Amino acid sequence: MTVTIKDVARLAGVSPSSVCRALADPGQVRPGTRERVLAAARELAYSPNRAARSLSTGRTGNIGVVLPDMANPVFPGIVKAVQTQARKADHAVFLSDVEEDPALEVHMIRTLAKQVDGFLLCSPRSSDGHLRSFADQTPIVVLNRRVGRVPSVTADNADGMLQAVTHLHALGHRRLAYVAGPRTSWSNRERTRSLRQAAASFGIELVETGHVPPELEGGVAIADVVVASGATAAVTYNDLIALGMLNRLHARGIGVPGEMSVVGFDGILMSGLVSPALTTVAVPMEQLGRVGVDLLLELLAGRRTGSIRRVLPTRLLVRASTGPAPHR
Amino acid sequence: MTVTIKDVARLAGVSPSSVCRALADPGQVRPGTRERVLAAARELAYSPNRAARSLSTGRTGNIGVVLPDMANPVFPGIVKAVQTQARKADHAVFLSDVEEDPALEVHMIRTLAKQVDGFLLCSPRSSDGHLRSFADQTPIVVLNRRVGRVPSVTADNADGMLQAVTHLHALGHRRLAYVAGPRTSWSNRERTRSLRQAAASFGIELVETGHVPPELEGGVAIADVVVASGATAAVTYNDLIALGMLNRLHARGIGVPGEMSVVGFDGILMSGLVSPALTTVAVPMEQLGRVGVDLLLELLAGRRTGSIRRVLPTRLLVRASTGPAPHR
DNA sequence: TTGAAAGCGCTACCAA
DNA sequence: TTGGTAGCGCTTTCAA
Repeated sequence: MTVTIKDVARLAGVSPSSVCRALADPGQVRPGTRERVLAAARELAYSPNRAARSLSTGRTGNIGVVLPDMANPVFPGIVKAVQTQARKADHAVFLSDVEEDPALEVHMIRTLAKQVDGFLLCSPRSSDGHLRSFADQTPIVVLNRRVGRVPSVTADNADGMLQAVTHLHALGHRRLAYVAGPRTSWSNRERTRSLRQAAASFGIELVETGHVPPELEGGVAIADVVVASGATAAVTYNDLIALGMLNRLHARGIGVPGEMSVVGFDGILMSGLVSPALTTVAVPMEQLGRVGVDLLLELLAGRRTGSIRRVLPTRLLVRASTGPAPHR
Repeated sequence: MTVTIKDVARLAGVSPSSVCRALADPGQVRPGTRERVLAAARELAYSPNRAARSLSTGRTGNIGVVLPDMANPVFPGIVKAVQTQARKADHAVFLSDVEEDPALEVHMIRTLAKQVDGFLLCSPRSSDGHLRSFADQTPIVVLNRRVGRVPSVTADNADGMLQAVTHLHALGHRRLAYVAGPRTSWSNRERTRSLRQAAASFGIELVETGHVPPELEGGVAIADVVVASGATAAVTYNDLIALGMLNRLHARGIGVPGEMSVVGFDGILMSGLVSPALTTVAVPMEQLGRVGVDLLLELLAGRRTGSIRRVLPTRLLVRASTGPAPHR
């Protein structure tokens, strides 16, 4: 049924070792032999068993990608870039959606660990301690989080928030609401911190409305609270929340940006298609993914070691959901 | 560094074989022994090497998911459901985005084949011949396509199109444009066929504007052609194309649904958030994924054999992008 | 109930 | 340049 290296060897009239060399190390074998091996391999449609190979070499040719929620459009964007980049390096991708659950995240990392050469952890939700201990045992690149000396690729959340607040301040907003995302999210902590700092530096009053799930429903649920807060503008943890808010505001007949300005974060495709289109801080998702895998692959190849931190720029996309603060 | 079954055996004072049994077959080993083995395993944080296991058992515990484009929101939806379902059965997921490229699809299936127990091929783009030959060698469930006797899960495209046309006919539309998707897409062929049939049965004139990539840009690019066709309503291969069209129509100041009605297909989340919201034929994506894996897992467990075809219902979501046909 | 041994497919070392 | 051999971690006979 399944064709092995032995079958190829027999057909080519050489030993399995030679087949192995001919396939791996074209230099170490006489041209004529290589021809015959390659011909035999092609004829039998031989494709090596990478799992078996990994037993001897210790390298699987796989990378593990772990993320909190495929339903959040930022992650497909990242995954897509990762796939493309990984394939170029002839690596396959194990994907695990851990449903925003830190315990599940830890579990999946453990079970996948032996089958991958390294991990790309996207916005991981588990503790610093866990992540550090994983990083001690296997190559890891973390996306959207910084933890100890673990190599990471992040977006410049602070600058993004600063751009957003500068924009809102210029429009006359002096009372701002922030709708936070998951407590387990490092990005949320970063964004919260940066927003507080930016608001303070502009003398803007900040109302924090509490944490919601990073989904449309989260935004729908918190919209009324934001309205009641007396803020003239809201910044949300991410675009999904902002879009949910827009929906609810529209349903209540509250004008955007006439009565309330809304700023999202991430710059997902959808944010530009709704109307009013959402002003948002764009994070270069594809680039995050691409840079992340590249870094991981370098780590695996031993061409890099130790701690690397890459921070990618964010930029504010000003669209129709923000406008001058209403007079009160 | 890495802890193997031998380490556990040594610590528990038994042979590797016993460790194996204690872990796999709790019945075949004396309770006391099992206790010691489990304790040792826990102490060493032992986690079996599934790749090694697969060498002896012939089963990997992995399933391969292959899809044409992560950027199309239908696929993250499917993948998410697949992940959840696969995890329940303790299976991990290999993911491959083949970028709408049939040749790449074939290549990835070949290279992944040895590392998975079976495949879930989502909207595969390669030829019937290839798919049949893969299905002969390894368990496969195909989503959004029917090919030979290969087990499949599809949506009821025909009924969806019939619902759409019935709706448009009731609104007075008598000249309809269809914007087709990829030629390589079975769903596109199905939808085209069904639409022709439905239109004919209602005596509606159908203008086919040609194929576009199943992306926003495809819709943007074809919008002007649709307008020039003199149709009063357009049905598109999928929601992304429809959303792209809405964008372009809006930019040109063409009223929707006043001057042109638009119907999409798939029912992606985004379709409900734009304005006007998109009338679309909803495909139960999560269910597709769930049913697909379940079927595959049954196949793997040998609890099912032969050809199974599941067809899931679609339903028309009537929203703001469709209205009465303009008088001409 | 347990251990020894063989073998899954592949690679890598050592001789020849 | 080539073949034989050992071994990667695990499972699965086969005996004891």
